Amino acid sequence: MPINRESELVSSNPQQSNVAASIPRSGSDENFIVERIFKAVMEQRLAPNTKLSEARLCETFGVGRMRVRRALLLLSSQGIIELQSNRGAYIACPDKSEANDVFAARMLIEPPLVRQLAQNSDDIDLAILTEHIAHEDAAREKKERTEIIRLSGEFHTKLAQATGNKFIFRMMRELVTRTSLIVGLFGSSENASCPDDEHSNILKAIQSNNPELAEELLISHLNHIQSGLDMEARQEPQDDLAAILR
Amino acid sequence: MPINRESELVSSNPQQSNVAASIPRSGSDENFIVERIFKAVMEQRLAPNTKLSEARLCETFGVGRMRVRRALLLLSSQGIIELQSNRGAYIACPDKSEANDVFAARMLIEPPLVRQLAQNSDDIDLAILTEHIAHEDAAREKKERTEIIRLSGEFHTKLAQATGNKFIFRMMRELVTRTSLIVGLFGSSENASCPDDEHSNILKAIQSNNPELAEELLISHLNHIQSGLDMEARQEPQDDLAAILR
DNA sequence: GAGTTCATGATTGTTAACAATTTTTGTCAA
DNA sequence: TTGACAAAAATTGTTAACAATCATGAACTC
Repeated sequence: MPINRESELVSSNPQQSNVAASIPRSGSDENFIVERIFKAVMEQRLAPNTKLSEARLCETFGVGRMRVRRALLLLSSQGIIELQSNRGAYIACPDKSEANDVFAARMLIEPPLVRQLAQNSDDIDLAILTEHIAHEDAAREKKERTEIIRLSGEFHTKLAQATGNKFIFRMMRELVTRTSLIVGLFGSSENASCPDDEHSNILKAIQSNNPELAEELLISHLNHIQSGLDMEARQEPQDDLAAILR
Repeated sequence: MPINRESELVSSNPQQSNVAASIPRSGSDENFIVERIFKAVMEQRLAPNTKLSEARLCETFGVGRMRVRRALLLLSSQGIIELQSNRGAYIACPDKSEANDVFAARMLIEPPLVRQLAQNSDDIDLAILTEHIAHEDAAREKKERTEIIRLSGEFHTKLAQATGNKFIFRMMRELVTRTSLIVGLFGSSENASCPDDEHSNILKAIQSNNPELAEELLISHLNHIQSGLDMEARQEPQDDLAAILR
């Protein structure tokens, strides 16, 4: 039962964790914080209901309070955290009804999405997807749990990315992130969120210009994920103390 | 050629425009600003590329700079405005490629959406939609331009709302807002964004449990909107001075 | 007159101190 | 021990001053 410490937030990128300004970060900077927390959620290292205190984030990322607050606002607008007035920021904790909504939304969008990809598979860049499958296999080989979880979700966002449509990409990204939270909360067994070779089969169907098969495989794939959840016996979310383990 | 003054931002709600704290606003407060600017964009009163200076917004809404900056950050995360570093906030100015992406995304989502609505039309609340159609007719009757424009877009978000799925709702809301910007930029003639009775026909198809017809009507409706645009001869966006008319 | 340079003013970005609220801790009484 | 109450600490929300950057316009050169 892996318990997370907030310090893991900066673990994956060794440099710039201690000395903040060693490398002049590109981009508008609070995106750096957003991406880190986003990734931690995707890898289920930050459990729902975990409190993210401003002070802690400041020292974790070596950044002023303003940056942290901006990042928190952005994260809350994406539904990844919840801002409670005068109480702080907490990792979002979807309930049963929200979980159903997420899967309903994915059922609405993803089937037509892969269908479209399979129809135009000549025009789009499938190299990224084949490469991704390889990464997934490698991670499974090495039994890197967090990596497997993250890549499993990322496959779906990369499907959206393959359309080259940034709106579709952003929608899927949000839904996939939510799914990650949900799987962490309601996932009954320790199985990685996606069965072994379903991604690979979907990709093959796309490559071989078979829209019907691709769509069918994706639908059953989503159903597998959803049926792997135990909506009733919900894992009680860890609260601040248990999660941070101080 | 209606030119907008920023003061119109607060025109629709007479109270609380001058005296800021006369009524203790509910909600987390910067949402108030977000909604106002959002609405102004939907009604095409704020043209693309219009600059929103912090000082101006502060006095317009009678709010401190912090609130304004938070609101601007939220708006930029929704793609409604663009934050340029050290230069300020500007109403987003979609280009041709983005416009195509928006319509492609809508073509992906909305057909299955109305199909689903028509399939389950017994379970969902259609009263809101019929009521909305009545509003649209009334606005057309009175020739209230901004009202017509806003309601035209809102019909589509209310379709999404009818699913009761907040993710689908948020996605559609973003796409519809974008569409409003696009129609303002590329709309060639003065025609309101949606032809007269197409909304009504779509709703009838949904009510009569006819998924195929509903889907077909919606597709041709989207095509009508898109073909009413002149993608090449783009209206040059008004800059700050011309738009604000000070 | 066109173009460049530089100073000025206006605007945005950042920081730090202060205020308001919540959470914790300690104390006392039942 | 449990509960209620109050003081203290910690945390978040807000404001205002300061720093940095960009836009404007005047003076100057060619």
